Amino acid sequence: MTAQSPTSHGAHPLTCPAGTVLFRPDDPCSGFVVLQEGSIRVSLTSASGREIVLYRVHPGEICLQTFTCLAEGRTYSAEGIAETQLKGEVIPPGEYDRRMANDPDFRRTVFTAVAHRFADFEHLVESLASASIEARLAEALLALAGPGSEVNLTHDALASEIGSAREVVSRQLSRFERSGLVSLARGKVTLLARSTLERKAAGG
Amino acid sequence: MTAQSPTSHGAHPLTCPAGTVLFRPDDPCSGFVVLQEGSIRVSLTSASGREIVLYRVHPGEICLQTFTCLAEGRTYSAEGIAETQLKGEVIPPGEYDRRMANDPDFRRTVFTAVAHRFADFEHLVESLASASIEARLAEALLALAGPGSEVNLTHDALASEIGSAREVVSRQLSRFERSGLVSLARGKVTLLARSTLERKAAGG
DNA sequence: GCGGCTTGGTGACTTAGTCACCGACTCGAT
DNA sequence: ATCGAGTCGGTGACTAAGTCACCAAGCCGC
Repeated sequence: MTAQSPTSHGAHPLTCPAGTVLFRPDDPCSGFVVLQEGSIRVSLTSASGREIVLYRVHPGEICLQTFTCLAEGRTYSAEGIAETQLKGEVIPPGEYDRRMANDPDFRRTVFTAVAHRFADFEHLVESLASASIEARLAEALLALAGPGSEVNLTHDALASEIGSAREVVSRQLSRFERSGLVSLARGKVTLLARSTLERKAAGG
Repeated sequence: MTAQSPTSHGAHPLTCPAGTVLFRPDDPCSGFVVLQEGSIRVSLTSASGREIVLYRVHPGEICLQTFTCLAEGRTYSAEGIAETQLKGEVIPPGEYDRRMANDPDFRRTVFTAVAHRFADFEHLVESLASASIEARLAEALLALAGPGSEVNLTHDALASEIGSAREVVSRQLSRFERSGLVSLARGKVTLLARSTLERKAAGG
């Protein structure tokens, strides 16, 4: 959080507003991002134009894309967008290597984050391969609402969250609304019956 | 490959026959597996009974499950089965930590392997979210045949490879056969037109 | 060569995804 | 205020994929 001079041995400070595109497929990787405030949405868009959100990066976590790029010297394969205003720092490749070698805490932090991401991916694959739209949408709504009860996303954005299509999400939301589980407004879903949604998210 | 005494500071040798279950969900992790010969199939089975193959571990690669377990001190979440006879060694957690700290080559090898796995996962998610069954099956057949032209798996096993159902695979294989792309026999698929399959795998 | 198991085929149905189109809301420019 | 462009959501009709139930053919041990 302290300002540092951007030498080849120190970390650059990073701040940017919501909506900033941090990286796109095939961008080179400028360094390892340590996030202190905000969240980054990492998503893939296939040739057919379908977008799917892979994961979000929160403070204390790492951007696995960054890790992958640095480990293999490759370019990004997904897109990263700032969902909120961001504060953090960028550790350049040389400094990153040095810390991985010499700083056990840093190393442990990175490994734990990688392991977490990996678990997220397994969950995503399992959902895509075998969960119903009803279950996936219920789960996404609960996750996106957090402790509150509102999700301020369009049906299109919700479709990206679960890797489906807008029409499919619209129809499922209508069913949820008819069952009294949510109420709908333009660009907003309000959760009315969390426990039932939780049951549906679990495949009940 | 040399025999070593299984002390807390050395690597245990590991050999086992094809079909051995190396780990199941919720097993604790006994150490980091370095594979020298053979291949390990890592798969997930959802509550509904659907199985999906996440990836295979070949010599020189690592088992990401193992990495995750060691990094977080957690248990396995997927299943690992020896597809062939295996030869390798198991590096116990303490030795693993020591090498990660002190051996830059070892560290680099592990990171590269993790990065590769991560790329595989991205590909898998993208396929599941947006590729047709025709494309996924064509791709799987080409990958499983390797340089040869035979895939010795049942339709059920092929369904696990692409995270679909046996009937769906049977019907798609019939279509491929009618188009002259493969020939079918019990437990075996023979590829007849690789280039057309490659086109279909790419979504053409 | 009988009986049980595995593998694969098929029809009928449900769920999900796609395509095309339209109407409703939003917001800035005039 | 109202016009118009852009965004957002709803819907019917169709195709693709997944599920369910059942049967037939191959395989193997006795």
